[in-house]
Amino acid sequence: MADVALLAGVSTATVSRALRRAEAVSPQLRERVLRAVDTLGYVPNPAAGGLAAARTRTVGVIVPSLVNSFFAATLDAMAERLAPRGYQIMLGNSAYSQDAEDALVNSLLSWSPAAIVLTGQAHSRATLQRLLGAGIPVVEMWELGENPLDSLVGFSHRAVGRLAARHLLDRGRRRIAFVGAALDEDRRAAQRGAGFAEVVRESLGATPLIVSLPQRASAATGGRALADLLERRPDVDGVAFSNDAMALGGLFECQRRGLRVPERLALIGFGDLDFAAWSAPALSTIRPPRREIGLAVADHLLQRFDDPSAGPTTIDVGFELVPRAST
Amino acid sequence: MADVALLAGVSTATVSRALRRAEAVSPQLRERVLRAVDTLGYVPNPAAGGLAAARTRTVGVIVPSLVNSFFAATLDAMAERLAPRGYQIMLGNSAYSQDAEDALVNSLLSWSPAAIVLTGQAHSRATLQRLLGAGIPVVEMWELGENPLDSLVGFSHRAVGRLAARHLLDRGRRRIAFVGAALDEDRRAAQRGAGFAEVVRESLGATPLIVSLPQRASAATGGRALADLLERRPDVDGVAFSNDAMALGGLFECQRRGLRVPERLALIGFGDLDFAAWSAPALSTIRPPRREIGLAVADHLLQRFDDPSAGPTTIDVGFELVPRAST
DNA sequence: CCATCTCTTGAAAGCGCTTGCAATAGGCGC
DNA sequence: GCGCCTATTGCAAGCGCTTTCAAGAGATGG
Repeated sequence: MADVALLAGVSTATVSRALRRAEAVSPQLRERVLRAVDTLGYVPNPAAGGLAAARTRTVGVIVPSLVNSFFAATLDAMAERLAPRGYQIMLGNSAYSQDAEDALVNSLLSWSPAAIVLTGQAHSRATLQRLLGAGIPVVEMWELGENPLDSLVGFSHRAVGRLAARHLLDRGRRRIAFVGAALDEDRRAAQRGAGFAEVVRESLGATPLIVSLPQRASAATGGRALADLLERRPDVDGVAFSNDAMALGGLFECQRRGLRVPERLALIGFGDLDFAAWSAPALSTIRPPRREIGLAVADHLLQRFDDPSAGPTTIDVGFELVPRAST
Repeated sequence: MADVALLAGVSTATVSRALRRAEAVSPQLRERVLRAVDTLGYVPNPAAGGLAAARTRTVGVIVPSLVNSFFAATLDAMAERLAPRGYQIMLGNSAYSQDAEDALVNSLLSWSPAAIVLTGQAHSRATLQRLLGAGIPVVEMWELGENPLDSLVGFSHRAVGRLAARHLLDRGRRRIAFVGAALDEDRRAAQRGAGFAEVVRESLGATPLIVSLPQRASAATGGRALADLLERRPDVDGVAFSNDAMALGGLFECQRRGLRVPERLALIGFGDLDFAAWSAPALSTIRPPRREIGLAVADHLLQRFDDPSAGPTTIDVGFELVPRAST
């Protein structure tokens, strides 16, 4: 930076200002500084900047899983938006564990990030306290409940569950069930199940049928859970799966048993994963805006970085029913 | 840190040493320091440490895609191993673009990372130079070619392609083809195709049949490419797909056309994704050790961090044929 | 034309650690 | 018991930036 300052004939203070807060420097000087930066190929040292400013251009993001392509897509989109503005994502994988999340929040905060992004709204007291104390924007994403910690970007999983149930009812199904996996761990899946149950109670006055295996969601889990279900309630005629991977497993299980979809059994998933539009029959599903969540989070953060007086917001990104041949 | 030093009755230098290089401090003092750290809840400021040491406890990782669950699993495993040792992953998504990779390497290096991990072995001159100049461990993963830049952890995609072809031959198929997607972008998929072609030439003396659509790999792409193929060569009796997602699309396409798998057409994929074991029929595939790559990379790096005299290595993590009902 | 204000800029003081170097304290051989 | 060596420890100088504060330069108004 000293070299740049020398070449541009200014002080390092001016170089710093020209790079960080362009409006604080006269246009011609800024131009000179930028040229010098360019010819010297100067790249600022973020550790030094972070130390001096007590704030780094990083955003800490904690997701419960990467292999789950929901969050991968969100992360992709977020990085895409943040990178050009010089923000680096620091990734934490909580593996659906609150203890792990606590530790991650701690270590991410030690970097003095510009913001923290968490998945969901269930956090430990200690984490809440630390986050509040950090005085930086905090975004909870992929949920849309009450009392956000700060900002919130997501949609209602209860509403997703309700929509799935209503869709099956619309298709004339009356003996319907919800199939999930690890519902004790995956709060959002559980919320979808709860929404589904509500509609069953309200519209059919029946006791909702919810099946959940302890294993993580996967095609195999979906297939096995459906097999269980058919054992217990052979007359079921519509099933909502907690996600498309499980629905795919269910579809294969139907093929194996010779159950026609949707004639004998209507199937709906959640996620609109890659294969859903192409399966035979094509899978009805509910599409969450995976990338849009990332974009919305990033845009909101950039706005708050630019204008520190801007406060938190709650953004409902919604979701979409994608009816296809399987229902 | 000054507080910790005060409480432990030592200098900050000793605290730093006790925390960083335990063996450089007498056991009883280290014990005292650790206790003080604990009671005060002290968390070191990595930006300050990075500035002073010209090295941060971060590992820069560049992957071409996150939505692709191959790299997600590798990343997961790597983080799992690195996090307990206090190393933070800084993620870069190159989106299969070399220019993007260049920019990412630049910005990751500005953090003075402890190491850089890249996907594949194709990098620009500038990146190579910068990486070499950084004087830190560099790992290329997911390939296993000649002339590694430094360390290399992967397997031979050519060998995967050869194995797929041989497996189809073993199953008595003679009119076989390889179906890929965006082979110009995805070097590793192209290598698998090349390996497949070699075997076709060697064993059948025939001109290899390789189909590739310009779109990214997906179930839809796989299905469409298979449709194309069947149009051009209706008598094809065995197909290797460049990955399981495409193979799944191919499987559905077969169901749609009423082609029996494997009797009429044998299908083999690559990846052993979640659904492969559960599809109907279950999908034969070749399993790359997705998580093992991440673990091997992390373990290798930790070893080199501990013992700076340790040099680069090349690790062949291999792969495995998983024959199932689809062939 | 002078006093007052506003806008730019530079000087310099750190930000919180790490580490080279010097000092001190034991340990050991003779 | 003395001198030398090694193992520990502290001192203090930065690491490369950001930002506060003060000063200088124009702009503005009476």
